[in-house]
Amino acid sequence: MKQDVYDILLERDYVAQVTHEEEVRHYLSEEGATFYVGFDPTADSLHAGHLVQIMIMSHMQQAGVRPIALMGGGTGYIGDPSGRTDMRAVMTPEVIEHNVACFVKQMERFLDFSSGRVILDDNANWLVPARYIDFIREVGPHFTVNRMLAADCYKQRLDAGLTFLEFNYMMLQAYDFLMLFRKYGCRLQAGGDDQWSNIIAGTELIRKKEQEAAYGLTFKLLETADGQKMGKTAKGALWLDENKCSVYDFYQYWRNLDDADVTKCMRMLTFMDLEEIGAYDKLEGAAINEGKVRLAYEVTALVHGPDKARQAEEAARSLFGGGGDDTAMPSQVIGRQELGKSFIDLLAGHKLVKSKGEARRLIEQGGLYVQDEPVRELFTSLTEDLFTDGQLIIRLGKKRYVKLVLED
RNA sequence: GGGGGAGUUCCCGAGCGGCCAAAGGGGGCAGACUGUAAAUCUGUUGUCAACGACUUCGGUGGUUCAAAUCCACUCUCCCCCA
Repeated sequence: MKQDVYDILLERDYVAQVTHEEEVRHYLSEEGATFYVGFDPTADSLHAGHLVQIMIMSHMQQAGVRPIALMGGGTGYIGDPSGRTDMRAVMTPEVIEHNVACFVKQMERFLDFSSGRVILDDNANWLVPARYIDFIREVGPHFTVNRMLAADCYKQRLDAGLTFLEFNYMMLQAYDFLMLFRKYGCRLQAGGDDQWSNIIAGTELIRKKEQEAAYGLTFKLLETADGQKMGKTAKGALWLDENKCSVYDFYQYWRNLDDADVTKCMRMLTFMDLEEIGAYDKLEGAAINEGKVRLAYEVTALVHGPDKARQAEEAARSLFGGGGDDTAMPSQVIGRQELGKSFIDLLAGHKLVKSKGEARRLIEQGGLYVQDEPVRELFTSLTEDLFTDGQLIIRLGKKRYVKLVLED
């Protein structure tokens, strides 16, 4: 007898709010149970913030619950006002299509898409052909404006200004749920905790239109110990696409996590055994560092595969410890004609720093290292004898390594 | 349509004729301390051929020896009334 999925979700501390705890638990154990999670195809890659929902989908699928990944191709034209203070850029159909394809590729590592085991749909399928009058007449009577305004996601926007376009978002998302119920018998919607208002709007709509039960569940958003959205880096989101964020950098993000977040991430972002995670929970002080090594490997392996995760781990080990290889380290090809240039020009030229001024500052402050020695002379230049086997590892700051590869 | 207010460097936010590349905070970066953590401390944070030069304060055009600061026009946003 398999363990109840709902218990798994609880144990791993995913659940934030549920509409009907017992009913949901029961529903998930039923044959043919189906649930959906929405994705906004606003970028051509998923990012760390999506990992939670993907993990949940994966847990569910393993327990025999059928996940629907609903792409917000239609709502993408509007933009969810929840949790943002500005309107979102409108997307073209081509872009959305491309983005969806990218999402699916990344999700395939977590989910078995074969023979309809995951349903992929796009709300553009019903929202785009929908006619305004028909839609308003079907959905409109079930929503009161005063209730909608009371919803948290809108309340926050009342002083900043909320356009009518965005105001429709809740109804559209509720309508999505209704459509998925009709199309696939889907009775559960899961989403981030910021989706609560939109989700319950959907469950109520189904109840009113179909006199059928529908449930909602929100999961905790991944936040860092100090309340920031997790997966944010200086450059923006922590992308799952290795072209947008190298495997090494991805690995390093988890490797450098705050102590307080380690076991939480183990629970939510890996399939590690709970007992084992419990053991890490008991660690204190420097020992927690070991947990980060484990976590970084596990998460990277899930996203990029064990081989690349191993490489990133080895690279990190060799740089910070000694031994191992550096194949996963970000590298930069240097043309022969660049020999003799100053490091200032070189770093700025290859966009390793934003400007020559920044490069200059880096050196002035003793933050540029060549062969592990700080560069003391401001105008030191790159010479061929610094390379060994056509390679030279330089370091920017404490832990940013770049491998310079000399062109043949 | 009428009335009022605002647009400043990555963000928030001071400045309201020269002492302004522009206070303060946040964030970023570097250094110290550490455990590739957090906290803390220090420095730094427009660009460049760098003790100087050049370009920035929504846009354009003026006034002035001198403008982020004054004037005109203009664009955008917000608030109140209709």
